[in-house]
Amino acid sequence: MSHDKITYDEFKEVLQKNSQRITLPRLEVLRILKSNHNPLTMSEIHDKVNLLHPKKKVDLATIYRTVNLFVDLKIVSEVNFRDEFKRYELVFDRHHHHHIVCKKCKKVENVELCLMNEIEKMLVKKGYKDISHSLEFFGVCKECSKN
Amino acid sequence: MSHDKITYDEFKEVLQKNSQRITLPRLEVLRILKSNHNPLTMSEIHDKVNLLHPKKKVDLATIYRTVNLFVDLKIVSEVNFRDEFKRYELVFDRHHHHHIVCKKCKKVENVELCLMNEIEKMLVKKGYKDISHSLEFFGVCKECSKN
DNA sequence: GATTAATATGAAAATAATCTGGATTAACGG
DNA sequence: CCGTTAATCCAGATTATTTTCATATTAATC
Repeated sequence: MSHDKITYDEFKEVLQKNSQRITLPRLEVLRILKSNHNPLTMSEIHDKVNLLHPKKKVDLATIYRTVNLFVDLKIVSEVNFRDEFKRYELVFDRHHHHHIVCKKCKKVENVELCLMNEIEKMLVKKGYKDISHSLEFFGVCKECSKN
Repeated sequence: MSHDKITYDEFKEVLQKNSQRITLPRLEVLRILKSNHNPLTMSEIHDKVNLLHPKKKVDLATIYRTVNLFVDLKIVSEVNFRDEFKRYELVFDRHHHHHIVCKKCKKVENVELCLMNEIEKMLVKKGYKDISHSLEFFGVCKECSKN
């Protein structure tokens, strides 16, 4: 299951191209996102960063600034779960994928297929019940493209 | 484009079955949701309810409680747009549908088709650019089904 | 390695959506 | 119409997120 996440060198290159400094908090956030396979909330990223770095705590505000910067730079993508906080994960090079969230325990698993019927069949095989989904499209409309 | 939204009689029946009282604020919220074809935010519902009812204002807290009750009763469904507030719309009987949100002006249109390639082609024809989408699944996992 | 200019960070306060508790009012069965 | 109970209003509490500003850090230059 090779996901081809961004490397540290690619990361540094992206930051430098955009005149952004390579700082310790930014490297820490990248490290956490690289070592986790599920999308994380701001608060989870904050906890994990500080868990292994007790000498100098990174502030939650810095986590917010850092993750939002990564989203702007397209290093990270934002995932919205219904009734849940926003979550963030590294952009994968290879494939577009989705998620299945347990309505009770909130566990998140990745879904690798991309056709809805196929996906729901597969989720049933995995033992999921009461399956529903949310699909939203985003784009720039005709009127806004003119400006 | 008949959407077969819930009728007032069906609405009353659902409330009564669930031992909920039929109150003026609840009827007002239903009226607003019935007369709007796009999902609305709590604050938009609040404004619209009070626009035509200047004698007695309905409090925003009541809008929150009412809409959340409707969601619990499956009269209303919650729609999450990325970078946006939660929005709410009446559950339609006939068809499952999705939305297209303009990234600039935040305008929301309904999308009636349900195959992703078809949908994106259709959106391109409508003049949308820079299209992306978010798809999430929800369900109860094997472990949680046991309890 | 030291100097410096500019940016990033930490800490705390501001903001904004949403929720809650208590007193008041309205719904509805009798 | 009355009494019981639930719903509403009002105000204030929460919580996620953003902003402000003084201080610390980065990275370019010497």
